[in-house]
Amino acid sequence: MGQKNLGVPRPARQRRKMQSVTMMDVAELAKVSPSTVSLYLRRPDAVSASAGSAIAHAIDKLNYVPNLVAGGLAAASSRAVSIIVPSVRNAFFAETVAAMQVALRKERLQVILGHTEYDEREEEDLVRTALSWAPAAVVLTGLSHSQATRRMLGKTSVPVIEIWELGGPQIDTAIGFHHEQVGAATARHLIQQGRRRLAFLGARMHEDRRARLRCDGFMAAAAEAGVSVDVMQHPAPSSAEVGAMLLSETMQTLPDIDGIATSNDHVALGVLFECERLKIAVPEKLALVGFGDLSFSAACNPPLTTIRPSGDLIGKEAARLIIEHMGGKAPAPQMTIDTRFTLLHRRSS
Amino acid sequence: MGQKNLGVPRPARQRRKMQSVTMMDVAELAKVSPSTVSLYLRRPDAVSASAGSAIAHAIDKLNYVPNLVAGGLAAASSRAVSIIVPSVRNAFFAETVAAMQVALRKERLQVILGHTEYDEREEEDLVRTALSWAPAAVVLTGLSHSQATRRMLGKTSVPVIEIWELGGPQIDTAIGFHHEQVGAATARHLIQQGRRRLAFLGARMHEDRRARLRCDGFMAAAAEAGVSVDVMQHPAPSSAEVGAMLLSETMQTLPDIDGIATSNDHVALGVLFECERLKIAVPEKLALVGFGDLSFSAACNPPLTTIRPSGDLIGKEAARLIIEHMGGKAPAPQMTIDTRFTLLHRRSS
DNA sequence: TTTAAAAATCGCAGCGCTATGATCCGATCC
DNA sequence: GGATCGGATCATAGCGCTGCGATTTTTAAA
Repeated sequence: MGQKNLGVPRPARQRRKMQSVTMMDVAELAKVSPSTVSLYLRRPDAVSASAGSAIAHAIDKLNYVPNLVAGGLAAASSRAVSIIVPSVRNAFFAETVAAMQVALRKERLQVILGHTEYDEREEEDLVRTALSWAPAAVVLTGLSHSQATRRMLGKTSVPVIEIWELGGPQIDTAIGFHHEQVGAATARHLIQQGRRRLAFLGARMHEDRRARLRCDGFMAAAAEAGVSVDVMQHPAPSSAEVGAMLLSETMQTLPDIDGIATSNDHVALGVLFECERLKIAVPEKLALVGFGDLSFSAACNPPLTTIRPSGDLIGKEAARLIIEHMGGKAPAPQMTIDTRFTLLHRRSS
Repeated sequence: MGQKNLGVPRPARQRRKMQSVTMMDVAELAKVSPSTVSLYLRRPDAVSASAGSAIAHAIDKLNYVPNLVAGGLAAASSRAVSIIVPSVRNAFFAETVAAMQVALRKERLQVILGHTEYDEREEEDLVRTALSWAPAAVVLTGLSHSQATRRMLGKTSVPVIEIWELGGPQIDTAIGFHHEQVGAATARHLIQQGRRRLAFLGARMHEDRRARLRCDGFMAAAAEAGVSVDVMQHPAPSSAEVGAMLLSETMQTLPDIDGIATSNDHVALGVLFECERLKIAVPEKLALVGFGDLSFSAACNPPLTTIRPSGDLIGKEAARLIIEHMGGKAPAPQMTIDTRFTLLHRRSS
């Protein structure tokens, strides 16, 4: 290939500037070198008090905002954490994302958000893009990912945290709880309340792996107690409407059901509404247990027995781990944190 | 200041690498220059078919992932959009954020998320950090921001979009609707249904400016029709429990109320629950209108008359504008997009 | 065939910052 | 007084990519 223009001094070319005031300006005003400013920004203790205050003044005066993009490039790691969830429309994940963002903020870490919409291929793509940001960590939802996703994540040295699920092969660290245990606890509770004809009503179970796991645990525990379970499903996303439909269907085909668990509280709420319409007494005729302890669960008629999963704790723990890792702490490989769950026994059962 | 080590050739220093395979590796394998690879990645049409396929092969073979941080630095603008909302725990904003993320993904734009928790100082800090990423755009919630926030945003050339509110002084572009109009529409609807003793029940109104605006609009429209309005408030965040408490309080102090509007459907749901407990017939004795059309609103007993704000449309429109702006389209200054709202007349009124 | 115009490709010079290892300087010790 | 030491400060050399303008190649027109 040709290579000319050797030695020929070119005219200064116009470059696009990112920002008006840079670290160099600060250094100049504070009469120190840019290195010292950089050092001050990262480890203020390592700089003398006099230099420190001069720099602080200069920053204040110039209204300097450090360029994190440049910093990220130079440090080979950006102050960003990529969080990939099915959707923040889902209150569970919203809770975790919010808790995480608030915790990470204190360490000046940014949250980059991605939605898979329950699609593994989409997740794969999001992970690829996430990695191109050289994030401080990648947070994924659940333990089920495509081969390519695992491969990509395996090759990098970026810490990976999988949240909201425990009990399967994990890439690196996992924070969450066992959904089978949720199902089992629900079943045992209903049986303990004297129920013997159980049903599990679930929405979107083909896509929501964790709801399926809860259903599995529910059935296993019931089977262990010699109690049979019928499962009713609807492909639409969780909503009260789906819950109402599922209950109505259940009462037609299985009129002697006396205990119901749902894939979550949205569905349970719909069941409650439909019971009211059909004049089915809850809990006398039918005991009901949900999952999630959503904002309405304690307030409805009757208050809903449900399982609280502590989504904010998941977020906080994930943030804590990421921050510790950045602090250079040894990353315990294959670490697992069980955030547990609580069964809230209210009047619907 | 001293400056020594001139001319002394140093030993090659160890640098931290960000990634193993770079654009240069791809260029080498594809037998083109890095510039061409870069060009191919940004504008595939500008590269010949043969070079294009060679590059594509090389990328595939090496499993190359472009470094967006480096790209962002060089281009003086990162492929990131900073979205700052009060909280994604709030279903309204979650909807918008989710819709936006999905729309922006197609253009390979990343979403950086921040939560203000309804704190202007927090917002200011988030904006500062956001700008240090040199984002393609900044999206804020509402029109009310601190002086410093406005100043920072004013100085940059980053496009700013304010969402979920219309009708005040805006920084740049605003997408949303008039909350006063929502309140007014609600009042007019109730009056049209023959109600004359109205009340507005609101949660967290001191922090939620937009709820306050709806209340203002409600009162203004009622006053215009010669109907009086009582306002009941509770400082806690919206929930069904707050709604129940507010209704119970209302019935004690103002037993002849016949029409109620709430700050949102969470509160309305609680009102509905409490009416059931108090055996108040809805809508016969009491007409009820909410705001938000949340997942349960159509399914409850009776189905809730409410106002649907189209939060996803806000997100989609914001994404569209950002993408158009990146495409170099002239940014109409002070543009306003009214996404409107719909009153859904269901059985609760 | 020659020549102009268009298309494709390339080399260069950074973007703003950080990690590294060297240097400087004042305090302490012999 | 000189040597030693540790904290503070600094100059250097990039991190991986893109925009620019120039160069080369291809195509079309003369």
